[in-house]
Amino acid sequence: MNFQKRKNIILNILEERGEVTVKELADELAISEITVRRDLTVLTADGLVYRTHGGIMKVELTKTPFHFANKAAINVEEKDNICRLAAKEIQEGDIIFMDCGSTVFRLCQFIRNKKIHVITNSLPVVYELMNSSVKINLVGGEIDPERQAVHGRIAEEHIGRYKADRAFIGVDGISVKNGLSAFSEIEAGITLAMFANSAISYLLCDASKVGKDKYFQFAPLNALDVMITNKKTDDTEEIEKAGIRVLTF
Amino acid sequence: MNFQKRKNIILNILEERGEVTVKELADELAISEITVRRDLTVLTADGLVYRTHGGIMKVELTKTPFHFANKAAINVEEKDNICRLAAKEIQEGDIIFMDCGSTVFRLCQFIRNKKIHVITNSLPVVYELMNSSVKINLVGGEIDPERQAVHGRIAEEHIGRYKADRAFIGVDGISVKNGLSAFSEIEAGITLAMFANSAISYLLCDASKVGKDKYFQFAPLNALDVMITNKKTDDTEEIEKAGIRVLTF
DNA sequence: TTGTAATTGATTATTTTTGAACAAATGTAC
DNA sequence: GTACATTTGTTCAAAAATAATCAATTACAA
Repeated sequence: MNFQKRKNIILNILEERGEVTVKELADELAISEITVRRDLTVLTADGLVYRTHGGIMKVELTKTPFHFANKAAINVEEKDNICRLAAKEIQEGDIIFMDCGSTVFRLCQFIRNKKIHVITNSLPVVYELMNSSVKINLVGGEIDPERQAVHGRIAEEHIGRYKADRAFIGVDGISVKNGLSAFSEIEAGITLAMFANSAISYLLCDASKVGKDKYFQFAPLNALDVMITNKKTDDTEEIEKAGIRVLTF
Repeated sequence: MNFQKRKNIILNILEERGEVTVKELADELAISEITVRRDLTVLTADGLVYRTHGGIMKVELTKTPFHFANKAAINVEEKDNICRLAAKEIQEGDIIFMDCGSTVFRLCQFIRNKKIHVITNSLPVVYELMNSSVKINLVGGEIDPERQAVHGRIAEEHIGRYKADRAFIGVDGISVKNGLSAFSEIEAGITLAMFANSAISYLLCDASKVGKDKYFQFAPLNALDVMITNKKTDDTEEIEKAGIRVLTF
């Protein structure tokens, strides 16, 4: 019984039951638990299963339905501090891109009274800036109800028609080695389009995301000009050394 | 029972009841309260639940920020009747344009459960249909805060990229002699673009606007295919004689 | 055969998870 | 406001799962 064969069996069992323990697999495959664990390490690295303590689950079962996610509510203070710094970078008359991240959203309150143009794919941003001195350009295309934002090819083309002074975006992970990464590739296209069409690219992210890599890596580190984060760490210093301007408070 | 599985169960229970106490969860999951609290700490940090003293609540996220303060409230019943008729015209699978008029807005409630595509420049329409079975395509461009809608050349170009089965629009005046008219020319471009790119053009308007001409005349009567209105008058009959299909109730 | 590398299993730390006990903080009733 | 009950955070210990190390087995090629 080689690894390939075990892999098939494990995946079949998982497909059937949704979740299995290491012990069960060891029994059914008549191999030791340590071998099962080694197999599961590989399968997890390949993204085929979700590893839990004591076993595995189907990846679908671990996805949280989106109506629960309300990231805007967490770490509000840190996010606000990051955005205060970001707002200082903005000049009167600027044209800026804002993406649909929860951190970027909190930038709204600090730019309400500026005479600038905001181009965004985020509906909450639109609503927040609606009755302010900011002129809003909304990116058109398919609505993603989960993210309350516009995504897709048409949206990216729309962005491509404008040249902005600054782009403010968020990511799920950033590292010197693998650059920018996200949980999903849906947002990556928007981010890339905004970066490509702005003079200066800003990343707004809290320190917990620095040095981390997530599922989908979509841009090298040097796509970025400035990173604004909440505190200096070894990881942020590394990024600074790589030539990115890093702002903290 | 691992954390991942508990998380799913907790979220499901919360979804069902809106709020749950720590004790209830401990009982139902057959684990200690301290473990429940630890789980809730994680879920709260992820923004998935709202932590209260003694339990959790659902995070409220889709409050409708857009609404028609003035116009939508008047003649609600008449408008609803017009829209009920309009909704009957729509087939499953249709692609339809909806403009930013207050009458057209009330069509939303009658199409929530249809499997159709809606292309619109109206933000209230977007929010109204956000969590429904309707797929939404939002027209991109400059936001007009007064109308809570997107207008301008870019918006018209966006509309031009799609071909729809039906277009539902409103006007401020319609007459056989001068065709369609509006108080302002801003909306006229959108209307014309939607008409040009749909197989059948519907006008939703109450009888008070029929036979009237307003400031800006932007299209001949024959740009229209169907007019849906609340009652037959001499003016509506005239329009019917001019070759427009007129629906009333 | 024989040597080498890869795989597997056993033993042993190490980490993670869980629950209990107790102190601190919070909410409620009066 | 105070007193009381409840909830929460903290610390510690036990149990389970995992990682690390090393030995045994197997596969394979010269």
